[in-house]
Amino acid sequence: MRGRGRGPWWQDRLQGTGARITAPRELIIEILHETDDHVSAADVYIRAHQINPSIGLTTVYRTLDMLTQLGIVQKFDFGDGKARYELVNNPNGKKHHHHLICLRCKTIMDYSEFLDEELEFVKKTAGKLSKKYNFEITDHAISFYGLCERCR
Amino acid sequence: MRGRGRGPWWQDRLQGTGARITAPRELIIEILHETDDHVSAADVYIRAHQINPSIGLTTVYRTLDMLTQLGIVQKFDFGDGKARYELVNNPNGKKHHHHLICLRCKTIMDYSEFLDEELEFVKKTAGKLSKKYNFEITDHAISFYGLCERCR
DNA sequence: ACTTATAATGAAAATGGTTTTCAATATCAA
DNA sequence: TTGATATTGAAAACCATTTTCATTATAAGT
Repeated sequence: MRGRGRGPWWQDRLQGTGARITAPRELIIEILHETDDHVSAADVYIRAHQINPSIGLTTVYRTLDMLTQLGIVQKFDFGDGKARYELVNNPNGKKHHHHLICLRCKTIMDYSEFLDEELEFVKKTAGKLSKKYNFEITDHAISFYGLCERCR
Repeated sequence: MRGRGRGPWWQDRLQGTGARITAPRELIIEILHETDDHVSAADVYIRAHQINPSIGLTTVYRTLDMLTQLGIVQKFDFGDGKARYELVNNPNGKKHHHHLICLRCKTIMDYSEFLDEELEFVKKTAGKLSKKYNFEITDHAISFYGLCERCR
């Protein structure tokens, strides 16, 4: 899943905005790339720090935020006090999915079934919203809240 | 929308769980009742404090949390660092809506159009998920991400 | 009504995720 | 290679939320 040029696929995206390719950024993207779960900034920091102890938490936050703004990473807020991040269209990761969130134990489950109906709905709605609000839609998130098997 | 007993509708709900009816709780619910927007804990505190300066922020948080657990209030997390609260089925409140979030300037726009198609999709999907994961679904959220008019 | 067990409250301190500051360092265009 | 400047890391600041704890208020039982 390597890029077609001399560098990985994401380098062009960064350089296109004037951003520089740095070791911390490479590492952080690599970590996200290897992870098939939504991780917190602290999760990323711990793994990054194991590999390269010179990397700071601050840089993790900054990089995650930057990647989110570029649409490379998607940021989630599940309401448990810390944000989670996930590579969009991660070739090594899970496929597109959404979340089922338990209001009591706060467990987050992924689901990726029933996406056929979703696609139709999302496409239609995104098109209308895009036109009405002159908004360029690049991604979406759908979450269902309630009580999981153990908590109900 | 008044209760059938001697007190407002929500008093039975509280007392049913052994909770007491107190002045702070009455005030906070009244404030939520008068508001047609999702408000932060600080918003509620400011208004409550104007009316009754003895009320503390702590109590606002505690009450909001309690009401959320009782299903009287719905809590939202938009990812801007502070939670928002809204009375469920508030006669004065906004109707059901979703969000359009700009990845660059982080503006959050509400939209409540195109909910007819949504209803169909959500109903179908929720039913399937509920069955498959034995999950009791009580709510959902749909967000679209991208670039707003000014940022694109 | 009066007592009384205990739920609820408020002030202040603690917590914890995230952001800012700032001097040092690294990247990349020239 | 050089230099302008983007990036970095550590520490401090920030800020929403939670906890602690002594005080006060509610409502159940009398």
